[in-house]
Amino acid sequence: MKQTAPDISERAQHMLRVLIDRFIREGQPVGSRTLAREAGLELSPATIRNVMSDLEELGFIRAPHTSAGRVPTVQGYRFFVDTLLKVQPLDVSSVERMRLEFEIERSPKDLIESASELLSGITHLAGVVTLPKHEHVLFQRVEFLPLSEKRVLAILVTSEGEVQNRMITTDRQCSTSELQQASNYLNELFAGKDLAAVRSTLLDEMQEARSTMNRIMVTAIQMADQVLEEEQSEDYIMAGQTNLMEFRELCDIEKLRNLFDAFNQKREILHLLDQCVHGDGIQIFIGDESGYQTLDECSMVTAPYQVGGEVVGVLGVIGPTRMAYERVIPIVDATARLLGAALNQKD
Amino acid sequence: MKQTAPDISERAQHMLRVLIDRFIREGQPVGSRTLAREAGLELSPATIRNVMSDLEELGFIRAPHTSAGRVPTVQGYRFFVDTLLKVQPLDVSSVERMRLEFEIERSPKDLIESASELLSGITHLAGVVTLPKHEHVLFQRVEFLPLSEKRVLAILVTSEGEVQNRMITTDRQCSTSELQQASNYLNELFAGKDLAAVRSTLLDEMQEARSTMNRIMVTAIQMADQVLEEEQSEDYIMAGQTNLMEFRELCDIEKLRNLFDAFNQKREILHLLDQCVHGDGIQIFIGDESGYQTLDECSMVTAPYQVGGEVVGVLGVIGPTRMAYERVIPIVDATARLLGAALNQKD
DNA sequence: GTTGGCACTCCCTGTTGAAGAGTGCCAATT
DNA sequence: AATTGGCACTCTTCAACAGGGAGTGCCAAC
Repeated sequence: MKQTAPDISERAQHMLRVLIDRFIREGQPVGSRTLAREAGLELSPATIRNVMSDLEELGFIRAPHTSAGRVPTVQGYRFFVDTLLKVQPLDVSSVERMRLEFEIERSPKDLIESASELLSGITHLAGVVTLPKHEHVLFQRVEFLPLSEKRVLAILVTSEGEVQNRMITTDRQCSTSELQQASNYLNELFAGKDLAAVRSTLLDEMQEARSTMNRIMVTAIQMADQVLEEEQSEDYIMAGQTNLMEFRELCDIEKLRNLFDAFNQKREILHLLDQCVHGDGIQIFIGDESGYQTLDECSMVTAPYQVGGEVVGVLGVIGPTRMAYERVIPIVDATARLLGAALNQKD
Repeated sequence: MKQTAPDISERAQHMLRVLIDRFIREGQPVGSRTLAREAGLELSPATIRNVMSDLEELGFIRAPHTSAGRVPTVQGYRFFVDTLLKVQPLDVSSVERMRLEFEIERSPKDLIESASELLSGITHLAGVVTLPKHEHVLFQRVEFLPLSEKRVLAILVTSEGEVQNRMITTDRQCSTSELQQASNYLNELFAGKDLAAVRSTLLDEMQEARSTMNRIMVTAIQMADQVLEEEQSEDYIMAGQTNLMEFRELCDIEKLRNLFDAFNQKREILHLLDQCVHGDGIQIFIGDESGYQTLDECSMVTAPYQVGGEVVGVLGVIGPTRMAYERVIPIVDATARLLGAALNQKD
């Protein structure tokens, strides 16, 4: 990921840094005059212009039109975050303030919502947190309740203290005691295993069951299979989408609508977040790096969060490419840790 | 609601009707010339102008500026929907198409989401559906699972086959069998009652319990109380918010943001929807009639929906005041019926 | 009561012109 | 060889302005 740049002088790097800093703050193209003042070096605008010309040649900045200043390109931002950026850790008091948010005893889902709101609140961007992956969620208990003829309500309790429920249909009417037996059977068999394992075991069990087991067990397995079937689908919680309306570069109704639609659709975003689970640590997509057109003018900063030493989800923020990476990155990082810690306590 | 208007001629009413129709379709102020053509009557623009002048005096229309056409005022719309509008029932094929959406066997929550999406999809506005009120939800069963020391997961199953869960804390550690006893006790006591009744009984029970009952029962009641405590809060499901971006009159980023924030906050909207439960049948708020500034340029068309003969919730659409009431009203009405019917089957 | 005519108002659009910001290049300077 | 000042040039932005268009209100005539 790190890219070496033998052909870019120390000075040019510094200028790029200052330019991007300034652009992130002001949102306006920055010209040679401004940069001369801002850079701290004792150089005339003319000199700066030469350097800027070089940076443009390298593809790090570009001019929106002949007589505007320069703005960073995607590659410019990329170089900036990869090699120019020094992320200073968050000051302790901020972290402490954030930790308090998570201190309150709440269900995992609430915690995840808080994390999302926290992210959007502090960064003034949109916050996003994926729900924990099911492979890492442990089966704790299942319960079947008869609703009506042939319809049963299945309640699945997982290690996170999270409850999922689904209505399932059986091919025949089941009595309460039958259901009781079924759930006992499953609870004994699977307690403490993770859902992925449960599901694969279930398939084997199903073969065997037909020949050697009684009707109840077959039913139980069928039901459990139905419950787990849809559990594969992932999801995320988003907060502060409206923050994005504040940015000039996204103020175009057309773009905004596409963006919001993408948020609701969830598919693309989910796919992107998925990629972030595999990479370790902070992951950043800038502009069109995401590959999705709707996110062309957005960046995404993510960090995976862990429970029990394993990565179970991702969280981060989405905002305009012109976002304060330096400030955002440590916040995302810290939030991931705090959320992980908070979730850990629940087990 | 119906307001008599002895001082407004048949002809003027017809013109108002045509004007509003046209404005709803085109979104542009309509002038005397256009109206003369559109109205079907053989009248010159000058005559029309006189009539329009009268309508303006009555407060039904107004001119954005001297030389624009006229646009309807809130009162204009109000008169329009109250007395001018003839809602023709939806054609059978549309209703049939909608009914199919609800045919699929699903959980109540899914049905409600579908209803919301259906509303927004067909009307191209934002759809909203409140979750069923708890007073009308029957207690079916409660289950307590130990999570860790002093922390218990309570699972509440209601008549709708809906499951709610909450983490609660106890003042001492409870054993599994104690929890079992507690839930048995509550299940026996409350099965089939509605949540409101359960809650009020609970308070009485609590008094008595302290003196005559054992620790387990006290704990059970305390826990049940905690479960029900937050259950009062209402909620709604919204869909198609982004549809609202299409309307010129809402295209202002500032307004849009306020609107979307209000949707997320939910409080104001919820309060408004609440008012619609009490009124019977279709309820319409136009512009500032809602009393909330963020909705000043919006209208809301709602209908209550029933389960088991009782109103349990409200659904409807939110859009600009310039919405196609004539088309929207029957859609909202039909959706309410269909959702009610679909939910009824689940009991 | 209805109509045509007419003056008037206001928005919208396109033009123009000047100011401002910034560039690129070149020749002079260090 | 790097740096600088100077200068011509480009492009945006803003305000002022003018003309066309749409629509009104009023009045006098039908």
